[in-house]
Amino acid sequence: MSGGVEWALHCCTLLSRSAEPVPAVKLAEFHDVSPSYLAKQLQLLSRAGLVRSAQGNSGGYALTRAATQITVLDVVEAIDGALPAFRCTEVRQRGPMATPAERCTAPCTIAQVMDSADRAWRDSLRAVTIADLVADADRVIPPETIERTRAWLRGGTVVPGT
Amino acid sequence: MSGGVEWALHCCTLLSRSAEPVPAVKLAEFHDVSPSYLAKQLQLLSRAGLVRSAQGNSGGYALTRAATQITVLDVVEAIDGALPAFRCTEVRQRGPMATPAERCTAPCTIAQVMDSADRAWRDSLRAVTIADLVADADRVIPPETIERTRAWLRGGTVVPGT
DNA sequence: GGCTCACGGACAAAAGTTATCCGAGTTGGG
DNA sequence: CCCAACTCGGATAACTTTTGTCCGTGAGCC
Repeated sequence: MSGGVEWALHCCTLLSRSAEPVPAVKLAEFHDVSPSYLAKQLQLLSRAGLVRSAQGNSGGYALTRAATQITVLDVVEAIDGALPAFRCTEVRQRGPMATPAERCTAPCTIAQVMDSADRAWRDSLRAVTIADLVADADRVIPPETIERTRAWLRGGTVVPGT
Repeated sequence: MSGGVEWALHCCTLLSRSAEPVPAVKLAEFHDVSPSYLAKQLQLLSRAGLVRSAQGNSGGYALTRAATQITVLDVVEAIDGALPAFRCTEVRQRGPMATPAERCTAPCTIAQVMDSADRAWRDSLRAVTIADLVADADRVIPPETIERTRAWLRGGTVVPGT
C-alpha cells in the first residue's frame, strides 16, 4: 500500500474540522510532510470527487460531503486505485494439461479465494468513516489542542510553540 | 501482491497430487512458466517449511504436511512475507500540533482500522486449505485429465498432445 | 566416480513509488 | 479595468522496491 494513503487520511480528518478551504501548503505544514508530494495526493482525492479545490486568494481544499459520508475505503481507493491486489494470469490455460479456454467461463478457484479475501478487506475499511476517525481522535486529544488547531486553521502561519 | 503467489499455489495443488517428489523444472514445464524464477518461489516455500526438497537423481519437492493442513494464507505469507501492507509513520507526532510521544502508547486510530482490515483479509485466506483448492478443481476438470496428470508426473518428459 | 539435481547468492532489468518543479487559472484589491 | 499575489494542476526526474535471470557450489543416486 502506498504511504500517501496515511497522509490523505490525516488530511481528510483535518479538513473535516475546518469550515473554510485549506491550502495544500498549510496541510503539509501541519503534518510536517513534503508539500510538493502531498499536492499529488490531494489531486488524487480531488479527481476521485472526495474533495473540491478552490483557486484564488482564499482558496484551498474542502470536503465535498459530510465526514460521515466518506469511508476509509473511499480514501484508500482514491490514492491506491480500486484494482484488487491479486490478478489471475490464467495459469490453468497453459502447459501440457491446459484447460481449453471454452471451459474457463468462471474464474478459477484461486482467483475466487483471493477475491473473497479482498472483499473482506474492503468491507472492513468501508465500515469506518472519517467522522469515526475524528470522534476517536477527540477522545484522546485534549480539548485545548483541538481549539488551538481550529485557530491555526483560521489564522495565518503560526510559529510553533517552543 | 507478488505474482509468484499464484504460481506457488498452483505448485502446491500439483504437489498434493503426487506421492513422489517433483523437480522444479517439471513444475515449471507443467505450468509453462520461467524455471529460474519459479525456483526462487520454491525456495521461499522450502524456507517456510511448507515443502521439503530432496536432492539427488530422483529428488524434487514434496509437501511436508497433508494438503488439509496447509492454508492459502500459509503460502501467501511464505512468498510475500507476513508484514502488514500498512505501516504507520506516526504523523500525529509531527507538525505544530504534535502529540507528545509519551501520550502515544496505543497505536493511532488509522493504524487500528488498517490492522483490523488486514486481519479480516488474513482470516479469509486462512479459512481455505490446499485440499479445498484441489477438491474444487476436481469438480471442474474431467477425471481423464486428472489421470493423465498423474501419469505425466510419474513418467518422464511427455510431448503435449496435438 | 560420474552424473543429475537442488540450493544459494550475485547480478541485471523493470515497475512502482517518492519527490520536485514550473505553468495555467482564479481571486481580490488598487 | 488592470495588476499582482495566490492557488491548483499536470509534466518531469531520482529513487527504492520488486521482478526476473544467471551461474557457481554442494549433495545424493546410479
